[in-house]
Amino acid sequence: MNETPAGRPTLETVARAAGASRATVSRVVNGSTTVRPDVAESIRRAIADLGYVPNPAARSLVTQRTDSIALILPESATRVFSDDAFFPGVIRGVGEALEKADKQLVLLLASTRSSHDRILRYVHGRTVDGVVLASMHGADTLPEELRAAGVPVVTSGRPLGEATVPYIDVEHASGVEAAMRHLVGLGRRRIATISGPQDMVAGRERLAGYLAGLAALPGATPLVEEGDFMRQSGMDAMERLLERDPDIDGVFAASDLMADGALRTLRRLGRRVPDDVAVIGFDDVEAARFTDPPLTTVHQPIHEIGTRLAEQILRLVAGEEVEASVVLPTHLVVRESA
Amino acid sequence: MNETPAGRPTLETVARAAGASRATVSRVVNGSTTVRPDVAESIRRAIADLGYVPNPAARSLVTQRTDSIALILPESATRVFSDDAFFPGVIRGVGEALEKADKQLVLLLASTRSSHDRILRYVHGRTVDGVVLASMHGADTLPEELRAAGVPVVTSGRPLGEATVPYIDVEHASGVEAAMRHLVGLGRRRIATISGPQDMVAGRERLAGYLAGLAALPGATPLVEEGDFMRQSGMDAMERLLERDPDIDGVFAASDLMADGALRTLRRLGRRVPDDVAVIGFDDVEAARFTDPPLTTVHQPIHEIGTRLAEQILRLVAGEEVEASVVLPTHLVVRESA
DNA sequence: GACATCCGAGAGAGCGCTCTCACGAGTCGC
DNA sequence: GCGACTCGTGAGAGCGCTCTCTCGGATGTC
Repeated sequence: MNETPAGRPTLETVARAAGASRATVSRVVNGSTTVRPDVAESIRRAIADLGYVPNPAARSLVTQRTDSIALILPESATRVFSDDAFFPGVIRGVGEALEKADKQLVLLLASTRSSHDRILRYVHGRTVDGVVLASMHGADTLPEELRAAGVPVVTSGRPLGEATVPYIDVEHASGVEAAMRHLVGLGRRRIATISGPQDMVAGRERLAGYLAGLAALPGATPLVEEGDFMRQSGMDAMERLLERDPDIDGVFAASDLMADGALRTLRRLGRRVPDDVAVIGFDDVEAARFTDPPLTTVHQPIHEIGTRLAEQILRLVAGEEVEASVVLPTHLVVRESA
Repeated sequence: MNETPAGRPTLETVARAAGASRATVSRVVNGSTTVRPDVAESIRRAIADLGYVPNPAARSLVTQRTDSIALILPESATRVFSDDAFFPGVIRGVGEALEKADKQLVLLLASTRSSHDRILRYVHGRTVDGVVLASMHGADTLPEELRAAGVPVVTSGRPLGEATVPYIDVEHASGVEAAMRHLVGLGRRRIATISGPQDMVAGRERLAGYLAGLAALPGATPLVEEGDFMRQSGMDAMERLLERDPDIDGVFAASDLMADGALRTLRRLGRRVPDDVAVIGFDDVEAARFTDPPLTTVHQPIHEIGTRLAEQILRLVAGEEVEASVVLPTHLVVRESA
């Protein structure tokens, strides 16, 4: 005589209640079509009555799947986390897409030095089916190590150097070139840039876009100060630029935050925007609509980057082929700063 | 004759390589002290050689633990996600603390209508050992349902009504009262407030703080417009306030974002801050230092809220007792807007 | 020197599930 | 009417781990 089920119901419990076998219950749970309708129905009723929920640990022990995906945010990402809308946006995009696919999102914040090893251990343990790497680092070895570990990986942003894993990125350079054309079209001739860090592809390509755009101005010389994508660095860089050339009449900043910083410095130093100096940013975060004046900026589809990342990793996990890269378009959003 | 291990090494593989039994290897992996040093050493070497990593699914199948904690961000949270530094800050805090405890962070973004059921199913499946609920909703039934499911739960922010689960919150009212004293001390007499949504405790308590602070001004009547914590609502509310009373000389806004909105409206309508109107916000997010003028605001320890949440849930999961509530202090940060 | 004690290590069961394989009963063809 | 199928179902192995129980040998006690 079997005692009443004490804890959570198992397949066995349900099977007994429905007068079927464990195997058949499993079939119903997993949506097999080869079960006689009336049997399936009584099993479903038993499942509902008992409040049965499959034990994911037991399931993944045999299936070798976990139905969860890791999203790794490296140190540099978490540093700017609190002031930048990029990563929250990506998280949302990834999260939504994974939810639709009924996968779990495991967040790995690589904030400390020991994180690297911890992540590798974690991934080696196969607690996740795949990894989305929001890597902005330059020579980060993580993508390659993860690939070597045999885990499906997709990264956000093309890595510096050879890309060894599929990635999602945006058209940095062409977006910036559109911004430069806009400035030139506005009659600006002394156009400077506040670039991003040059150990990130985003930083490099946006600078490349600036240089390419400058080519439309015969005889113009590049005027570059580097920032770190954050607001304060934009304020400082703008000050240095004006010291180097007080006659600057146009600025492209490689992030909205830096553009906002530039706006503040310009205002403080008595320059009118856009009359004296036209300013264009990059990102089109929410706050860009609220700068003073509202920021003209290069829009990148942050949310879509997230959903695309999820889409690609899901396909890889499912064993499908995937494009080596997906590059999403950017476009200029004209507001009042230029 | 046993064939060479094909896939990932298991305990068995390691045991054979080290000439020990599965049980002993397990002991070493789990740090048991009852293994003879030399045996332990050779096992550790075998583990390193083979690159053995325990299979978490197999482990949790028997231990009934998963070593992961869910962080649930409800719809309202994800909506403001992209522009508010609160949730990213909490995520970071929780993430860091969990990392230290070697637990995983599973992010559940409750963005869609079906999320409620999905979350319950998920939690019933015991894929996580505990749940941190960043609930800001009013009559959200989730905390109670989770508790009923027998899962340890901690929420961020006291729920409206009876608190059925432990929570972490901050001293909303007393912080606001300090802000009000500051305004009164500045000689302000017509003090208005832009309140938060009244279906959230944070919204209500900050309003209560305003009303309490106003009591120091004999004969003063409350002047309240409600916002939704976002910037645009602050802009609109400020406009309505000035229509109702053009002589307002002080404003407390229940969030920094709304305070920033108020600042913009005031500037647009030709009011000088703080000369004509003094403005105080709440949150002390990064951006508060960059408003124009820099925002005087009530600081709340966002990061600490996260770490405390993690701390409490870890204790609950470990079977320890926990305070029914932890209320963290707030304090006024005086900058230039008041 | 005989017996109790203790400690390190192995054998084995079992966590809850999936999946292959086998089997019995019906269906069809000739 | 008999062999060949098909189809729904059950039995049973086994995923990789932990943990209890047991046991052999070393140590201690008188």
